[in-house]
Amino acid sequence: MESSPKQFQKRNAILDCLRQTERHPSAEMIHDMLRPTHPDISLATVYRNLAWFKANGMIRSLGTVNGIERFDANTQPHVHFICTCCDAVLDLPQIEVPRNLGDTAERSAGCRVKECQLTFFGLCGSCANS
Amino acid sequence: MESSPKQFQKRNAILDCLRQTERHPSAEMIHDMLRPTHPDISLATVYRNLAWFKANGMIRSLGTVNGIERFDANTQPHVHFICTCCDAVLDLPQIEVPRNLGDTAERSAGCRVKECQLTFFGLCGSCANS
DNA sequence: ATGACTGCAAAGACTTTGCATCTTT
DNA sequence: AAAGATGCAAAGTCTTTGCAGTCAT
Repeated sequence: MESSPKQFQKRNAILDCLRQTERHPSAEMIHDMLRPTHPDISLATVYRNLAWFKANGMIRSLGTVNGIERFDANTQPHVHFICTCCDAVLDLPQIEVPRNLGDTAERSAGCRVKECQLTFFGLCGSCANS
Repeated sequence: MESSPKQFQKRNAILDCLRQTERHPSAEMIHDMLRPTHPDISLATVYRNLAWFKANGMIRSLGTVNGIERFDANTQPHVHFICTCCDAVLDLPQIEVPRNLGDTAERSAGCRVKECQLTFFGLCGSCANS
């Protein structure tokens, strides 16, 4: 078990939660997932820590799905699939993020590219069969 | 000049505005751009019509930049660059959206892909030189 | 008359922030 | 004592909605 000082229990729980799930959760999803083990955790704490992790490069935001920000503990570039029906977010590790395109982008737009994000949209397996 | 019936003046103005700009504007940006010629246009009307155009496939949303939804009159798939400093959104027409990857995605995730979005993030020309 | 578009203000949804409290050093 | 983390409630921001008024058929 974890024996982190009480001061960091919530923060650690939030990061662990994000690392152990495949759901690419929102703040509220994390809050819901943590309530069984941390009944008194506040949604504000989840938001605050997610912002802190993000600012420190420990997690990454996928952007918003239906107006709700979704997070990913995997900070390595990878491709996502988003179900437009149930808002599920899946990793697509089989697909490579095109690497060389960044240079082309820099040359053609006169900009400095730091990252690139490739996302597919459609219906996930369950939603396609309904 | 346009001689649309009064009933559709605002709606047409919003679509024209979006078609004539390269800024990939938000609802509020459109509202600001239209106020000189339509001093009484309401932000609610902009939001309502953008939702309507989107639902009818006439425009497309890029997703949110800093929590604000941005729109594009170009519904053809194309690549975007987003400046993380000034929130500018640029088209990258020189870069091709990878086409065959959708099939790979479908096979690997058991999903039905409808579209794909490739976006680069970084600093635009002006922001890089500041 | 009926249906459609709009402005205004109110409501809604998601996120951030202020403040008091508690913990660690 | 000082710095940091948290809960709670309030505030903030972007977006949607209800309603009355106007326009077109």
